Amino acid sequence: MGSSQPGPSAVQLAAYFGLIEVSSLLRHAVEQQLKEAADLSYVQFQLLATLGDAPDGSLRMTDLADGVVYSRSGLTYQAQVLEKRGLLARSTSPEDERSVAVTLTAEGREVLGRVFPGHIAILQDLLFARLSAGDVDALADILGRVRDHMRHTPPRSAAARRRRAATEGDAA
Amino acid sequence: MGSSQPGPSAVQLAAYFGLIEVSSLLRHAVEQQLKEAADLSYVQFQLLATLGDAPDGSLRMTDLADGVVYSRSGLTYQAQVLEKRGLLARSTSPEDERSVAVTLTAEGREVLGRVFPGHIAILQDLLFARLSAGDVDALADILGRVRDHMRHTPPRSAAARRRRAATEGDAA
DNA sequence: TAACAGTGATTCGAGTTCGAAGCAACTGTT
DNA sequence: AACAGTTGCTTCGAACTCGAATCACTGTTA
Repeated sequence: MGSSQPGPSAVQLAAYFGLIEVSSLLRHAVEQQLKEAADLSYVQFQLLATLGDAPDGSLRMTDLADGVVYSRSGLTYQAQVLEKRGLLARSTSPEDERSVAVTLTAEGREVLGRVFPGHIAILQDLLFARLSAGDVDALADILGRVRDHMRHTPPRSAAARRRRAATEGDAA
Repeated sequence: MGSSQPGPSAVQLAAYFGLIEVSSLLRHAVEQQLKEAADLSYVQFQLLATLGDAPDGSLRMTDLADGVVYSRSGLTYQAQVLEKRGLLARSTSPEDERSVAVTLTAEGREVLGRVFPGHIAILQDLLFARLSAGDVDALADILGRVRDHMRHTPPRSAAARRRRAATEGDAA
């Protein structure tokens, strides 16, 4: 099996590397700003922002975790941290005793508001500074499509296969 | 200061969220594959791949860390791990006793080769599946420009300002 | 050549992350 | 009603990450 696969084109690699690199650099820059402005990590901000976006500022743990692409256990940890800081509140749902609703507090909203301007400034400086309106349109369109595709494409990993197989009686 | 700033446009937000979400999802998917195929984490793969890309398969620690957007101390840790596994070798440069050259071993190259096909398959399935050639071109072009801009734009964070100020005698 | 800042890397502690295992509540069955 | 299976969340241990402090070498300046 030497060089049988055609492999990705140079442009594909450039797109892939660009994606990884840009998101890494952006994340680092944003993380800096968040830490200074309100001593928040990037995930913490994502959690608060996701809650802020929710219709009533409240979400179930699982949905919140899915929203930010984050592990359940990691979310439990951060939810505790943020609850201790008074930025969000947790309450078990009356309908389903298992599920925990996470809600943004007034202070959480306040912090979010305090952090936002700087956050947006970084985006402008770093991400959008050299892009035309058309570029931004294209980015949003393309990445939106990719995201939808990814969200609707279940992982075909062995772990997933194993999990699926276990419920079907397949062992090989 | 209620709603004085115009704020980012909806398209800008979509582009930003798309970027973050796609890179997160992609990273998770890839991480799965890497763990199964060769028990590698994503950073470990990035390190090996970056080395594999270097002309002689060798780089200084700092350059390697910059290449993958990673902390120095984190790199030291992973370099130790990967060295113990025999995937790379470290040797102090004869010219500069401080600097450490990291080199991909034959086994490192072998592992890289073993992991690559699956890696590429994921990219095809998840990232490129629904994109036209034009989409990929646009992505590569836009993200390439953004990356260059980010690489050439020093962070304007307070930390950087503090660091800079310290060398200039500014304290306010 | 002795002080000095600058640079490359490591060590250390504290905080964070994940997956596996566990617990509790819900949803079908039968 | 009792059972197995599922789902939602938390706990736990181990691995990972980062920044600050540190060590060691290099270059510069007096």
